[in-house]
Amino acid sequence: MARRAGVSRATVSHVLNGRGRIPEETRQRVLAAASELQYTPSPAGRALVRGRSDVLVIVIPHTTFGRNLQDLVDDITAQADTHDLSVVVRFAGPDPEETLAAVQHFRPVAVVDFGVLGAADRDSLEASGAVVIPKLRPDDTLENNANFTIGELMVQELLRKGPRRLVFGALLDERSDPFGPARYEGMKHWAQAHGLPIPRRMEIPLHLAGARAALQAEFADEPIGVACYNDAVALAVLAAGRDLGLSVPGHLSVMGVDATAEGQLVSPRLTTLKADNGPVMARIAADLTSLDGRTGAHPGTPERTRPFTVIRGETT
Amino acid sequence: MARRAGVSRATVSHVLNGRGRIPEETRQRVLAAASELQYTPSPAGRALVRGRSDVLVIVIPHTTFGRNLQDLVDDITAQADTHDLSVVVRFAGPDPEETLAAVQHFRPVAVVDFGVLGAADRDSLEASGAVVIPKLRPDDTLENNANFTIGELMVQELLRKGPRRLVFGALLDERSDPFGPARYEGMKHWAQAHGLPIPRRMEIPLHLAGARAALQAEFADEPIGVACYNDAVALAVLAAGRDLGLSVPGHLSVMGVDATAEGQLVSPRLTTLKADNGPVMARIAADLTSLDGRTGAHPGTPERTRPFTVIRGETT
DNA sequence: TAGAACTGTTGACACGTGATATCAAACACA
DNA sequence: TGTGTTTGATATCACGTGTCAACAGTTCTA
Repeated sequence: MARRAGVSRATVSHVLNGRGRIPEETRQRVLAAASELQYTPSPAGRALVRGRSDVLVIVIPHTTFGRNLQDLVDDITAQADTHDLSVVVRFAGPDPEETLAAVQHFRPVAVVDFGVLGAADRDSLEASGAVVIPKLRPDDTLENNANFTIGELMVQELLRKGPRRLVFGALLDERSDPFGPARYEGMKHWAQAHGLPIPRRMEIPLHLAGARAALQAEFADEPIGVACYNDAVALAVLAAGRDLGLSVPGHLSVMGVDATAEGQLVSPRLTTLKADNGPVMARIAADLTSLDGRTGAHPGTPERTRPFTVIRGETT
Repeated sequence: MARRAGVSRATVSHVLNGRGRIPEETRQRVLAAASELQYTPSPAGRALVRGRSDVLVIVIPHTTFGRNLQDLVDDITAQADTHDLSVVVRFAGPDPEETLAAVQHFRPVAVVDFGVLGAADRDSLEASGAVVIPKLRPDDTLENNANFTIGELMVQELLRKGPRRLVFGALLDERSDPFGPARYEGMKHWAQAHGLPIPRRMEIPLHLAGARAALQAEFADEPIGVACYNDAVALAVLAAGRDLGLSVPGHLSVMGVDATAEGQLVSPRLTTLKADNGPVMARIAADLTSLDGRTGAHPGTPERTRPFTVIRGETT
């Protein structure tokens, strides 16, 4: 308690929160005493009286935590520090209910969701006063979903050297798969719109034997193009194709997502899709700043463009 | 407030914390009312009166967050849920001071550190009443450090096919490198003990051009063995060697750490080191349970064995 | 000059919990 | 019956903060 600054408790609170009218002279005196005593307001006290903590929870899906997500988390952390929020990262567990409870436990002022929360979860959180980010926009339909677009783009790249049968290579491991379905939908949508047969879906484990078995079951002498969930799956498919003696991209063309360093370091170099985090961060940053003003107005509905870049390697 | 269970506020507290003597009948009545009203004690209230929150902070170094760390985090989260702790993951930022402040901000009951905290940070946290895990043991010397052992093991594997000049391949990216130095020390220690010249150190960026330049500067016709910081670096070195026309493992033998799926899916298959998380988790779990009893006694100083497995591929 | 308006500061309360001392009732014993 | 003991439940306080009404001092207005 820095009340020994020759001033009362309430005044300190006013200074630190900028509420009442305070002359510059006392303001400085309070700030000096505060920094001298290393005074920090107790989060517990604030949370108790305000009914809400100053915590921002980032909910990460129970999936592979790659470079992309990590960069996003770093950016959000830096951004949130600006707003005097303390960032908490929560990895979703296998039990969604428990995850929601863990998030609620913090009574957070905001929650950044990367695809964990269902509609009911969002409602529950917002009912308790938290802001769920990214905010839902009227045009957040499946067709506008970034992962849907990814599916469409991959198909086009795979068909670059002429028609071939398309397959989606899903990731098979113990974790969940929050993004795969939308990408597969994007593939199917594009194929259907262009009169192509609906692409099949195969599950690829991340080891040679399993991937080989999956690919062997799917391949039938005609060329196929495999759009993979990510670069790791693509590498597994390539390893399987190599083991089966298939030519790339003759019999087998493969494409990944993420543009990982590994994919660009192997031979043949992987064709992959690189997503620019810029727009996502811009949208989150906008929602974050609108948190201060407490204004519900959307800041001009920021750009909806999804700048994806095809990194063309030697596998398509 | 579930005080409308026909009973007073204090009684509820007694029931939920198991303090006073309470007859089974009222106990059940309170519990029934609590679950009916979905009553959950306010974390803020508890934290305020107890001076400490029920938070366990996991501090992750500002480095590549790979599969290993993710598994550990998942395990710790599950373990901590058992002890009624809420887990918070904090990614260390570029500024260590800010990271410490962010951790202190939670006034956590425990902190699990993966190599971020310095001695002063530990002291500061423990002074504020937090338990820092893993607890320091008397025999936690550099030579007993797991990363030190990794360095020693890699050297032995690289020399399997006869003597060659050794190099450490450090990771060069914008993040920090918490584990690399200890591994390099392990290498140097083993080499010195066996009368070999001190291994040099080169920094490898995760793209072909940079890796190629680094390797070209280091290679001088005699065979070399590169012990890499992790599998990604090893793949970069392999790509560089391929581009320079070096034979593997004739001119260039390479070894990684982590046993990532990617490393086992490429050709040539990577020789790498797989670390079993079991002992680390056992130690953390022991420290975690000793948290309940508040006993400072070490539970028998658990096994110090470091079960590392060499996954021998085609690069050594 | 009396009253009104404004400025700067403060006392008091509420938030929800854990701990402690207290209190009423029932019971044992002389 | 009177006294001490045990049992079960509660009133009260403290934790550290934000907010609000109130207050003393000063300046403005009629």
